[in-house]
Amino acid sequence: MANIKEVAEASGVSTATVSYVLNNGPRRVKDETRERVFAAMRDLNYHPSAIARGMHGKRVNTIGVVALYPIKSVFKDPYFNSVIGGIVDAGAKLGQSIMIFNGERWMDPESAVPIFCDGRCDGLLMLVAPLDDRTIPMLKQRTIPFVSINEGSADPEVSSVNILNVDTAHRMVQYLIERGHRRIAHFAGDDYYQSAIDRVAGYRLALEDAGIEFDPRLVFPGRYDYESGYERAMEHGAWLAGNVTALFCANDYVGLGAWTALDSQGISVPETISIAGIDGINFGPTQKIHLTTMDQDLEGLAEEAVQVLMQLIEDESAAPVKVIRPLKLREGKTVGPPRTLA
Amino acid sequence: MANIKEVAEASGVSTATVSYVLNNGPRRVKDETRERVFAAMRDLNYHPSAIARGMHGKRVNTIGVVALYPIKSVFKDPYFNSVIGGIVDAGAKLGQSIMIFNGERWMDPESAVPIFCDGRCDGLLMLVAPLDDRTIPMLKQRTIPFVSINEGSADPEVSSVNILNVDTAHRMVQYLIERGHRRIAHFAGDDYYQSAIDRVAGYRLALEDAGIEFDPRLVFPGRYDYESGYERAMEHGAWLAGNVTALFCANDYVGLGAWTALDSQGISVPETISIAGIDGINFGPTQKIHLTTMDQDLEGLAEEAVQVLMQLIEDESAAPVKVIRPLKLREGKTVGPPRTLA
DNA sequence: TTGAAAGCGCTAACAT
DNA sequence: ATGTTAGCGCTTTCAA
Repeated sequence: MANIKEVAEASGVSTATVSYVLNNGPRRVKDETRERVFAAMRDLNYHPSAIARGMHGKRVNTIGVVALYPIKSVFKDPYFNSVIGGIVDAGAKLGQSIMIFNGERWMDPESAVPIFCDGRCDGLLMLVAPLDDRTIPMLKQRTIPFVSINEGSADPEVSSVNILNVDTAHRMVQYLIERGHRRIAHFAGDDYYQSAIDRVAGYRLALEDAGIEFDPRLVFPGRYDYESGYERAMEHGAWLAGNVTALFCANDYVGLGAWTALDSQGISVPETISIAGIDGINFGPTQKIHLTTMDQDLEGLAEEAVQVLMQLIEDESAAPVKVIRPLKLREGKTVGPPRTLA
Repeated sequence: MANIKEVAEASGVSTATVSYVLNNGPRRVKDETRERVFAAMRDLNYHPSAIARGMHGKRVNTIGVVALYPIKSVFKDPYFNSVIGGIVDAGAKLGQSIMIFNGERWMDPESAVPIFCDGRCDGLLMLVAPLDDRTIPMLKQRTIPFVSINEGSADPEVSSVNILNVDTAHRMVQYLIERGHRRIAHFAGDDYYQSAIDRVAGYRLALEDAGIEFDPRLVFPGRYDYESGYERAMEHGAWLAGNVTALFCANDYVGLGAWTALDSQGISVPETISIAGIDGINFGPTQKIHLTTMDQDLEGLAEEAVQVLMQLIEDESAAPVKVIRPLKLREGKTVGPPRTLA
């Protein structure tokens, strides 16, 4: 592989000139010289080494995605699929390649953070729950730009792109209440995630606002996945059919599981039980239901996170950014008026 | 961030010694000295720069995954999900981070290949269809190790991990014939992929072997996705119900779409029409059917591809490797005996 | 067992 | 408008 020196010799200029041609600045180069350099680059089939550029603290045009969720396969989770797809798309458009850190190997911040920061990435997108008290100081110390996605940090110096979980759950449950429901169960997410805790809080708040007494028996602890919704709905289907008119699920994936389980037990949705979720996941062609949900446009979220990160990368002294993403209630076919409870 | 020089000064040795301690060889370092160096590294919170190591042609411990399929979102495709998940898992275990190249930006080999090869990756996993005549010579010229996954190249110098598509389709159709089927339709994949063409060939061969005349009207051109299966089965459902007893789909995703469409038209599977696919996709909890399929263990495929690539990376002079992966027929619930055709 | 120093391929400050 | 050269943080040859 040809290097910059060979190109310089072949075109009869200095390496500096080649470098300036390469970077299109900041020094001006005479058109004629520039052409000669380009010709030499073509002839020698020259392409600059990303590594050597990185040596000067220049950007390597790579964004790291640190995906550490307590789930088996991040790549089979529809939430992650949407987010990572959005990141890769948005990154590609900006000429950034995406580096993925996922797996046991990267779980321990002591050993992993130095690698995230060893020069291979210009910045990091943190899809980490929880973004613990060890990771943040380590990242800061290494002065690598990073953006936390949907796992808020109270630290004012941490840039993040987030939704308001309490408010989102509140709105969804309020909608159910407006449709006439008063006995509403909640399938909660893994309380490993702050968001899951917040969504329970929002659920509770909405009930209180409406003067409906909170009944702890109606909150079913679980996880943020299909199986969680499915299993819980299989186990408690009959009881739910007798005791509630609506089921608010921590996210759409849980909702899909619950819907499938209720359906398989002959419990009709929404006639017997209404279901609502959060996320606005498009389960793709395999989806047979249209869940009523709070849509958070995950591709848009990903794109915005990439943009925020690029700003931080380009301007070292940029102030931290805290983005709150809006959500839109999207009516599907899983919420109807409540039936009369016995 | 501390560098090697500071560590050397702090521990009163030369940078060479620090380097040898860091790499645990090849030079021996006295235990006491080593300890002193380690202590200094800890004190200064030192971690070596991956970039600077890369400058010496040393490995950067990164595997590039070039995923260029003519589909909208690679991250929503179950085949790709399994493969990429397997790659990331296998890579993480070996301390490799994974860099993803996906999107329009990387489609043109002229502009993309130099970037794949600019030092940011030690080797490449090519999930590219077709691995065209321009890409391979460019990769070779840059002497970067790469492995083609499931898109064979006749080039004997190209390492690959593959399945035998003709044979796989042949076996699946032969199985249907053994179960008594003689009128078997085929929903073909995108003939952009050699594998799709090969599967049609295998289908045809199996018929010929059994003395069943090939009927071109029974081959429905399409793509490797759910919609393709769904749309075709919606459009031709009635005709199929009247004219064939089995449907061999180019892959499981197509099969799932076809099943869904037939089911929605009240055409029962397998009573009226049997369905078979290829891939062994586990559609996860959302799957309501168990497709009869040729299982190719995609996670295993991914792991093997990573291993082959690591060999090529570690030993520059290693001979090209051509792995043929076995497939296992897996009986699901979608194939039964043929009904009597009118 | 260790140190000194050359270089990897670039960038950019300093010259001209 | 262009050339010279000192680094960036490492690895490794040559010397001791």
